[in-house]
Amino acid sequence: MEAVIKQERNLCITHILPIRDALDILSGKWKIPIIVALCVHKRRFKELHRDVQGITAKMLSKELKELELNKLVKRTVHDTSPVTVEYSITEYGHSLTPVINELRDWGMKHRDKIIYHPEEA
Amino acid sequence: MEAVIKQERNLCITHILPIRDALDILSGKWKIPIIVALCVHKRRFKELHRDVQGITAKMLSKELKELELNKLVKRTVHDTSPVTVEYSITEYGHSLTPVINELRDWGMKHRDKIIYHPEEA
DNA sequence: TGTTTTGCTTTCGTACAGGATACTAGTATA
DNA sequence: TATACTAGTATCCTGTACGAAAGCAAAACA
Repeated sequence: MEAVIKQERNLCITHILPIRDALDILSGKWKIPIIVALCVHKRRFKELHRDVQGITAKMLSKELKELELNKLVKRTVHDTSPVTVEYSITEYGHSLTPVINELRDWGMKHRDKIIYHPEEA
Repeated sequence: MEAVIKQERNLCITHILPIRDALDILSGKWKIPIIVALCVHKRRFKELHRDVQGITAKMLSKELKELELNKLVKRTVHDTSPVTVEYSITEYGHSLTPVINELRDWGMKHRDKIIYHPEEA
């Protein structure tokens, strides 16, 4: 095998690895939407449940636990009554802002493309 | 409900919608890795199969079809013998570059963080 | 006393993402 | 004649993501 091709293959693999790491943490239908909601403002469970449209309480609970484990989200319990729990983005969570912004920009452009040029070959 | 809160909720929802659109197209374990591989260089099926490590021929075939439907990837058949098929990124596919770069940057930082501060509270 | 609210958990179920393995057709090469 | 390479398909299977619906404990309100 030629050296150039070998090099290209390695380049390809090293490019993919960190992306896999990121996807492992962010993949699924709900994690990024939850992070976005919390970036706008910290929120309580019920508020999140309302604002992340379509999610069930079970999924919300499960996803929040995983995000907390990965230090992207912080959970704070206030001993009011009934107990209120507040979820907020951590500093580390905020480091995702550029990723999310790019994703949103692309999503908006894509939506425009689909709406205005739906059937182009 | 206060106007400010209502406004925040709308902000939240409009922020999430385009992200959902993007995720619908890019979600799953393989689509982004395939795109990255093709961004490095156009490739034939077997080459992709080798370079996107771990993917099965069935998944590769299926994902390529979906990417082609969304105009992110172009399929070209050369009538050599045996037939060779070449996959390449479209211009539209290249518009994902900023998203992918941010995702990779974050993935690299995350990997560093895990390796060097694995158990920080 | 019963209802509401909060923040979940539990149970049950389905659908699809993804994987393992084998196989195909056409050509070329040994 | 047999084997290998191309680009996939076909079958069968498993795991888990995700969803619907109900329940729960503690306090406050009516």
